[in-house]
Amino acid sequence: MRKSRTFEDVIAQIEQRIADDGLTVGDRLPGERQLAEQLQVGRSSVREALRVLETLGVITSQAGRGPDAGAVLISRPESALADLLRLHLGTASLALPEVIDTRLMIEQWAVQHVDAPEAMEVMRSALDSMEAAASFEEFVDHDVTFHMGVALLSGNRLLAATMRALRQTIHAYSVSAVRTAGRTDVLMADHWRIYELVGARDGQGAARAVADHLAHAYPSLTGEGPARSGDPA
Amino acid sequence: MRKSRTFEDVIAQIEQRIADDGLTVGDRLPGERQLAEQLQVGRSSVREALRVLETLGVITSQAGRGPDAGAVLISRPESALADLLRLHLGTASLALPEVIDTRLMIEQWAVQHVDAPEAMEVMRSALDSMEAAASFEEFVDHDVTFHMGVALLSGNRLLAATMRALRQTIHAYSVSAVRTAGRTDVLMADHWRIYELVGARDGQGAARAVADHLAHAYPSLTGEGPARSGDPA
DNA sequence: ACCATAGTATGGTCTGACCATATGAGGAAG
DNA sequence: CTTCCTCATATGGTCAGACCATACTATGGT
Repeated sequence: MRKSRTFEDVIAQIEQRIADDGLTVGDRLPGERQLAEQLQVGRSSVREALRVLETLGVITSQAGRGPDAGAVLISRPESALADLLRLHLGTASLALPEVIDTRLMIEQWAVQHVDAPEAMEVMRSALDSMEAAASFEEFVDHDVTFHMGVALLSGNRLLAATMRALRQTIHAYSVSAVRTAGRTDVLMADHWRIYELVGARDGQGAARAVADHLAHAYPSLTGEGPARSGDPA
Repeated sequence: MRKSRTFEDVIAQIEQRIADDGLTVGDRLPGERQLAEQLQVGRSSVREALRVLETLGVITSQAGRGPDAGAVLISRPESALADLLRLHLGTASLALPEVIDTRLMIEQWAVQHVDAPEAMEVMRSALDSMEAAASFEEFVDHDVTFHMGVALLSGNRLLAATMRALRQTIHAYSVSAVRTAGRTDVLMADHWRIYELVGARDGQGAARAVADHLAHAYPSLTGEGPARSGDPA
């Protein structure tokens, strides 16, 4: 059993306060000094707790004065997920194929469990922007939007956040992949096919189209199976 | 554009050092005071940076002296994911059905993309333990192990970590669900069916079995969430 | 009514001190 | 020589106080 540290208590108490007061996105927390006095701890402990919450995408901090200053509750899980992926890729405790596989899983699931068809509008306008893109970077940016739209089809915010984090993580890789290919017509055809099949409510067909698309987008990783390794229990 | 804070620079530099030196799990970082002097920043900034890295499951800190003291690189993405889910559920920016759906997605994917069949041994021994469980808590504990085994079938560490975090998040819910049901025979039959179908390499059948199982385990959420749309697969 | 300025509350950082913990060295006892 | 105890020491954890940068807010002059 590990003795709990002060800042962990602070996190727990802030969490409790959020639950008790029913705080949601947009609400404000007391200032650091005030919080420290209320909880009878040092300001540094409060700061470390807030830092953790900020890392997890639950709050954001803004200096100065006024309604937007201080710690404000937000909902930005994707930034935490993106940091998570980046760091664990850095320490080799996660490999790119595993990330790509996860992306495939989410998109296939989303097109087969459409619960928010209005996301198709996002996909549609992204497609138009991609057609008009003047650079590979711009093309990839709208490509990200398109695939965010795909994830949004599920109506599941956790999947959407994960998708955003995934794309953020592999962004550089995506750009270089498109640049290497040098052409976008194949990818565009894939996108249109996915869009049409989703519109036709052909989930299985769309899932196949998604798989084909990712195979085109990441030729070097196809069939490469995720890196194996024992899981430290 | 936002001015970068000191501790963010520290994170970046530590990250850079990890990349340059090829540090992996088990390696140690310099002490807080030493790091502060090297980077010419205050110790508090170093501490906030380390706190972020700890939150993301990349390092762990241990006081005292010796080889295990100080900041050691680890790989524990599941704790970060679990914190993430818990907090965002708390602020109502995420709902339980979304989490359950994600779990279904991962398990269905895993049984259809088996890349590490040795995980079946984990499933098997978990089943034996479940049969012998003396309490609902114990039953659920081994149930978690079984479903971790399912996730491990994919050979994808990201999915395994996510599954562990999901189960941790819904643990209390799982226990109360089993307790309310008062019987475990239906659930055990589901588990055996999944195990058999995976063993027979019947991915689609196993996927159906997983869906049936979750419907049994979370009756109150079935049909409630984003899950809609006919999915014969 | 408008604008410039000072005031002030907030987060961000640094310094130095002290506490808690766990190892490792060195001496005392057997 | 071995064993055990004690103490020095290195490390993270916490606190207090100070100062800076920022951005709103009130004040007062025009």
